[in-house]
Amino acid sequence: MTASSETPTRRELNKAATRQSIVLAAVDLAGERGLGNFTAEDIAEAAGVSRRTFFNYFSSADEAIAAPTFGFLDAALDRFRERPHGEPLLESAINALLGLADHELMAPMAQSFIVAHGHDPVTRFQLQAFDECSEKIVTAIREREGDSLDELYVQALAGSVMACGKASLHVWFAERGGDLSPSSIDRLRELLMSAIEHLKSGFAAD
Amino acid sequence: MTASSETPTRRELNKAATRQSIVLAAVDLAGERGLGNFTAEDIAEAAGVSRRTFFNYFSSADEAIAAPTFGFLDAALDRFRERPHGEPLLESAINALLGLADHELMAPMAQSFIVAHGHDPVTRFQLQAFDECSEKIVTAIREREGDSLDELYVQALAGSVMACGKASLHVWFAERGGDLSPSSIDRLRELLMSAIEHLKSGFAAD
DNA sequence: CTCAAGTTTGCACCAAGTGCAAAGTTGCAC
DNA sequence: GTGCAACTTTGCACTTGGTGCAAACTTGAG
Repeated sequence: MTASSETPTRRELNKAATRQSIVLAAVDLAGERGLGNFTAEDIAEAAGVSRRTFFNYFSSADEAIAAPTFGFLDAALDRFRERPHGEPLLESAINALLGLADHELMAPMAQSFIVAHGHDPVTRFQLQAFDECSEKIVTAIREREGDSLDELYVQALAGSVMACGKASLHVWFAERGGDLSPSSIDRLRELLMSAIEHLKSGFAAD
Repeated sequence: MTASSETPTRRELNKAATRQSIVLAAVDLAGERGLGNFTAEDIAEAAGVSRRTFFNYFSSADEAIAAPTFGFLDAALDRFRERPHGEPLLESAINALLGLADHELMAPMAQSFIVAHGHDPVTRFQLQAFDECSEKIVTAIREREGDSLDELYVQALAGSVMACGKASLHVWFAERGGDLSPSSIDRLRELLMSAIEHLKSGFAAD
């Protein structure tokens, strides 16, 4: 019997802690030395595990550095799932996104984003994170609305919502450079709402 | 003086031919043996170049296999740029996409897509291709409309259009498995138009 | 023909990534 | 607790990936 969410067993706690320390070590190293100026072995050493164990958790340094983006988007999905089922889809989307614009949740992702900026291999993993999230949203919508909706409609909707989230993050990073102060996070909220409004209005001429 | 588009020089022709033969060899090998069951050296050999030359063109086998997706999306961008500047943006988008739904243009991309299906490393490159195209569309929109438009609006729009294109391709591949017959391509056109219609209507309840 | 600039190749090297088996932990039943 | 089964970490060996470098080769221009 594996009780993962109920009572995390010692094994699970250890694994999570190891994973966490690897990611931390990876992002820190990237911040200190710059991406590409350290090896997987360096990360393993900094995290206090063997090289081999590092590769048990991640298939590359780049994947470890991008891990916070996956975590962030998993949280996004959870928020979406928690929205009441009667709510219109785009309302659920915007409410989920607004709940995410929160210091604690964003900090690791923001650091990983800053560190990765302009470095293709890590960026590719981040794009994968967005894409996987989009697929999971499709599944979540199906669970919620049944099979009544057209597949194309659902996929295009999920993809567009993710694109709006991504655009908001981009603009926000460009404006604020990942500043996590309350006023900066308010600005991100504003951007998110505005992007979804554009989407809702079918991008009617600005 | 480098005359690239005017009178391709011998050097340029050679480079393009080499590149082409590498991509072909890579996609063929992936089709025959399955992704991951061959090495960069195998590709080089099949393409008739040295291993070192292979790495002069691509930084990995996965990148070579994803190359047709980049080519396809570059063509997409060109179509978009050619649209008359007075046309509403979403009209330009749909017209550019419809022009792309063409056998000759799609064939290499379709093959690369089929071969890559479900293999993360190649998929990541393909996602990068979509993302880069989205960025280039942002630039193209700016060239066309000047700086009057809001940055968030432009990025969200470009990203959403790409998401609709991606969703259409996904649904089409799921339905038709990459069949390139005229009727199948007509179906893709239909999906593309329908996806952009959803976008235009702000995803009003189906 | 000749020279400068660009391209391919071989070689050497280090880092990435993986299979395997031995050693170390944890969970569970008694 | 004791012991056993299941899981995790580690070290080791080995192939492939990916890059710097210099020598050989090809192309463009005068």
